[in-house]
Amino acid sequence: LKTEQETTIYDIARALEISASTVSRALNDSPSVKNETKKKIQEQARKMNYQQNSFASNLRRKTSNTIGVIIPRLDSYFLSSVISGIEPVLNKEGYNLIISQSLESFVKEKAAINTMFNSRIDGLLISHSDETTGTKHLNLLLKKNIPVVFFDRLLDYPNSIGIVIDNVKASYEVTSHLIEQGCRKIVHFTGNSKASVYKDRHEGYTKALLEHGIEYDSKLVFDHKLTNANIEMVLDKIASREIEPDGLFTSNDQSAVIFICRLKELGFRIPQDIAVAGFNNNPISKVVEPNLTTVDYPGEEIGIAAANALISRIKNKSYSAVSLSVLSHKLIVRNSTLKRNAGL
Amino acid sequence: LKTEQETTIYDIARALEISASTVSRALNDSPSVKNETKKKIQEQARKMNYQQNSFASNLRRKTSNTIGVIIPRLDSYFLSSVISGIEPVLNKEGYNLIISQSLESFVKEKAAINTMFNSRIDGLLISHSDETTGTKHLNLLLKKNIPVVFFDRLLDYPNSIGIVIDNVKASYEVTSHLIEQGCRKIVHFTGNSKASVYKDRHEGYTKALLEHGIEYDSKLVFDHKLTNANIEMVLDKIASREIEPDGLFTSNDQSAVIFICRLKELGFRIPQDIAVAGFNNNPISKVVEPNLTTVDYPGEEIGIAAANALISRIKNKSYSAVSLSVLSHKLIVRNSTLKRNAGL
DNA sequence: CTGTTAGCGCTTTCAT
DNA sequence: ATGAAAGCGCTAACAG
Repeated sequence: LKTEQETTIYDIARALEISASTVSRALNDSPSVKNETKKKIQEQARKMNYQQNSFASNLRRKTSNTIGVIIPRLDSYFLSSVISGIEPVLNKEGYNLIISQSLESFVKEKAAINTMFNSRIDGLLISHSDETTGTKHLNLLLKKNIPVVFFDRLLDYPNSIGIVIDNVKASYEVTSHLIEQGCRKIVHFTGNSKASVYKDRHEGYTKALLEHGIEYDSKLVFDHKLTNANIEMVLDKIASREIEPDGLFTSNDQSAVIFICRLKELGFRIPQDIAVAGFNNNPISKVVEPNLTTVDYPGEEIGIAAANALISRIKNKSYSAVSLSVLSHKLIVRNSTLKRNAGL
Repeated sequence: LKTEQETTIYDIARALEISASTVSRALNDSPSVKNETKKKIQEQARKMNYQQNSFASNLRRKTSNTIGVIIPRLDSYFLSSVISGIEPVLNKEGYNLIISQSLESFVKEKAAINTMFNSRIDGLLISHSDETTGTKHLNLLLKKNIPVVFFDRLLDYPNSIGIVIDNVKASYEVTSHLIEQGCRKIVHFTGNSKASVYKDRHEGYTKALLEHGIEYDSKLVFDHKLTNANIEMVLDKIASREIEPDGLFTSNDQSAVIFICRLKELGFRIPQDIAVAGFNNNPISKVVEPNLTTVDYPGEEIGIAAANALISRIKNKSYSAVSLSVLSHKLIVRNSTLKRNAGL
């Protein structure tokens, strides 16, 4: 593949009749090199098109300057916003990013972690797969003190940092809002309750019902996966009157939009018959009719915070306490839940 | 950072009282090692928690097993679909991905290329920034024969591979469809015509007008950037009757959706007063009302094709001819353009 | 089929 | 402020 010879620091040293060590120092801007020679060396390097070989450097230094990122999927608005936030922060600090998607599979996630471990990542940013419940597959990182930052979905892991929003509160707010709009039978459509995000949202939902004196009905709670198949399953129950909800709170906007479209097809009026609220503030929520009430989950900020947290942990080597960063969310009320304005 | 000593092939060799070369060969599954010893070595490696040091390996092999990907932005449905297609293909072949976004800035793109060059990428997949016009910033890759695959946006580069759809044809089809629906004054809202994609779409638009005997009106063509500011600029001209289009063809669905929402606010009926067509088949197109006519641009397939093309170029080292892969698109007609069904 | 040896390009003591 | 020398962990001739 490589045709012409690469320029090495030895080539530069030879050309300038100095030692390679000095060249190395100069190129790393070491203070122990005379400014004059430093200039000369840097110029010569440019002249000879020198490019440092980071493998040699990393091998010697035992560090990679690389950060791994593992997410369930890339083609999601929320997650690509997060990456979009992570990338410039890490880049500015001189880190490379390697990204893998688990596609919600534990096996793929584990494989990605192994690969990244082999590439000697300096840190890991992860939102784990739906199937992941423990942290055994992260042990190899733990043993080598490679810092891990979790975002969106948290795991119980020693010295980890987590970047999230207050899902209990957000969910409580959405549910309360639905109740205030007159809803009494609210479907909660969400992901696996074993995962922190969904457990928290379930808790917020339950708490809101309780505080408003509404009985919890397990028939209205669907906490498996946010798949199309499950959406249809719920729609079937609604169509057959097995359940007769007047509100629906789902854990992402994509499913909310599908619910709205399908419910309209089934002859339900939104929000008059069934009010629908989502989560994430995906741009799609401003487009569906009626516009979707949702929670603004600031993906880019989550990414920025996660990247900064990781960097500071790498640099400070501070492994003090388990820490959690809670960014602020915002309930965004739109027409899909405003029963009172809709005229019944 | 690293606390305990890493296990090296020498440790394994010592434990088994054999040579390091044999260990290396066994771990790389070389055929020239007896199966029996191979088994023994692999087991010992597992027992000792051996993890290969890819820096040493890469340094020696003079290859990185890393592919660079540069895209304008990550938080775009189309581009994250592309990445989503690229990632598993490359991963399966044992490559790592490093991803950077240019955010449509030439300077950022150039910096990313330099960084990637320093990390000795084996190949580059790129959809260049809006500001990029030439390929001078790719010369360092060219000199080292590092293969480059372009997708979506192409540049004139020696021995490059390009993965695209037939934008001329797609645009021709959309425009023809609008004309067949009765449109005579069709706004073409698109990106910088210097870029291949947009040049081609402009060509298809022009061709369709010509073939249907409609005069080209430069007042209806906006070929700068697909920004919100430019959308508003066009809307102002429509609102003030400076232009009075009966159709609008824009180069992405996001802008189409904004156009639809804003035009409805201004009192225009879609499609009766103004038919609107977009591009990309973003899921949002099925949600906006009326549903958006668009072109299915298969992001994931583009990604898969690009990754495969790059791999084969890396492996075959075939630098024969400039090659272009044209994937098939599909015009998707929905209500936003069906004037005839809408009843005028 | 296995071992010996050299060296990839860089950084880093230790001298001077 | 600079140089000499060693070595990071691995692979690839080469020899046997």
